Amino acid sequence: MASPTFRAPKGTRDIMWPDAARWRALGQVFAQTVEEAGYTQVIPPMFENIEVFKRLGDATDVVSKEMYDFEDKGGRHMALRPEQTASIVRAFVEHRPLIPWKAWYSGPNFRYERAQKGRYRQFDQVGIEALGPEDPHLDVEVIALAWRFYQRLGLSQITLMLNSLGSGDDRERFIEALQAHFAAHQNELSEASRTTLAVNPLRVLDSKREQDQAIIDSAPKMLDFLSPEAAEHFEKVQQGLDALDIPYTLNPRLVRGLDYYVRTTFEFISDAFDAAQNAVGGGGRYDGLAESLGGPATPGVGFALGVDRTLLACDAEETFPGPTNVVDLFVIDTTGGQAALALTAALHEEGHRADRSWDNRSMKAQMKAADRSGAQIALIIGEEEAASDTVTVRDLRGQSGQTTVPRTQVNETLRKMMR
RNA sequence: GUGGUCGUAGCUCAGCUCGGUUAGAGCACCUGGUUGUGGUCCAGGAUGUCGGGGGUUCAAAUCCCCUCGGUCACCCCA
Repeated sequence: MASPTFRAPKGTRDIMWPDAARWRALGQVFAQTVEEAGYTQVIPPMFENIEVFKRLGDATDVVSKEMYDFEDKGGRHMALRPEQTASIVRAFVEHRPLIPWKAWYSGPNFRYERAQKGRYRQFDQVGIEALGPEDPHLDVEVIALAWRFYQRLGLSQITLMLNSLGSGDDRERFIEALQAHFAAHQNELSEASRTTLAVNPLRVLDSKREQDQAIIDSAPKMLDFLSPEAAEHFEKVQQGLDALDIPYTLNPRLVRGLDYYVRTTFEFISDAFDAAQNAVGGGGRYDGLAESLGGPATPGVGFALGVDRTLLACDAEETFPGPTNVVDLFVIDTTGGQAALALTAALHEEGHRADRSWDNRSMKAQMKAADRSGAQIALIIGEEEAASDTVTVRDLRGQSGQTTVPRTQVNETLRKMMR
C-alpha cells in the first residue's frame, strides 16, 4: 500500500458502499423490529460526564482502562461513551418518562483497545432498554426481539446462551464460594487468572486459557446459589422462551463483563465464523443501575448487538447481501453533454435512480461506464437523436434490445421495460 | 497492555533465503482495433517515495536497528 499522509485512526475504518448501504439496511430492519413492539428511539449524546460511565463499575476494563476520556475547555472531565446503556438510563433518570419505558438506540461507541477481528475502537451497536417492570416476561420480550432481528437478517447459526446471576445477595454468596474454590486451587490457576481473581472473581470463569479449564469446570455453579425469588424469575424466563419456541443453552459460566448485570443474562454467539470475538450481542437485567445514577430504584433489562460482528456473521452465513447497483438508468450523450444534463435531471424529477457520464467521452467509453454502473437501461443520445428529439433506450441486461422513441415517450417506454 | 505474523502498483501477490543492470505478474483502469454501442477477443499505454526513519555497503525491496500501520491471539467485550 502506498503510504498516504493520513489514514483512518488506529482501530477505525471508513465504511463505504456497498457496506454502508448494508449498514443502513440493517438499521432499518432493527428499527422496524423493535418499533413493532412499542420501543421508541432515543439519541443520546456521544459523550457524557465521565461519572455516568463510572457507575458501570470500576472492576470492568471498559471503565477502568479503555475509556476515551478528556477534559473539555470548561474543565469538565468527559468521556466518549463506551456503551449506551448508561446514557439511556441517565436519560431516564433525567427525564423520568412514564414506566414502563421502552427505548431503542443505534450508534457508535468508543473503547481504547487493540483492534482485532470484530473489535474496533469505534464500533456500532443497536440495542433496546426496558425500564420499570420486573416481569420475567419482559426479559423474554427483550430476548425475543433480538432473536427475531437475527432471523429477519437471515441468520440461522446463532446460539442463545442464558444464565442467571441471581439477585445482589445471591451474587455475593456465590462470589464468596467462588473465591474459596479458586483460592484452594490457586497454584493450578494461570498467573493472569490469579490477578483477575483479586479484582473480579466472577470473571475468572470467562478465562479461555487451557490451564484454567479444569478448575473452572469444578467450580461452584451460580444456579445453585439462586434465592427462591431469583430461581422463580429465571424459571419463568425459560418457560416464556419455550412458549415462543426460542431455543437456548443454559451456560452457568456466562458472566458478562459489565458489573451491573443481575438475574437474567444472555449472550448471542454466532457459530458461523471462526474468530475469538464471536459474541454478536448480549444483555441482561440491571436492576440497580437507575438507582446508582441517582434515580429511583427501577428495574431494567436490555441488550446491545454489535453491528460489525452481526454483519460478519451475515457474511459467514452468506445472508443479507449488500446492494449490487446504485442506479437503474444511465444516460449517454455523445453530442457534448447538454442533452444529458437535461435528460438526467428530468429522470431524477420522475424519481428514477440515474447516473450519466462526464467529459464528453467516446461512445465506447460511455457504454462501458454504463455497464459498470450496474444500470439496467442505457438512454443514448447521439447526433441522430439530438436532431430528431428522440432517445435510444437500450436494455443492458435482458433481451429487449434497443428502441428509439420520441423524447416525450421516454417515461412510458421506461415503465414498460422496467415493469 | 502482552505475544505471533505481515507491509512491494487501486486490488491480490511474486522478487527478499545467498544485496548487483531502467522492480515484475494477474485483475482493474485508459486508448485503439470497431470515427454510434458495453459485457468476449486482440494490440498498445499509464500507474510505485518497495510503509517511514536510520545504519552497514562501492551498491539495499533484499542485511541490521528503531518506528508506524494492518492482521490474529491473549486480555476485554458487541
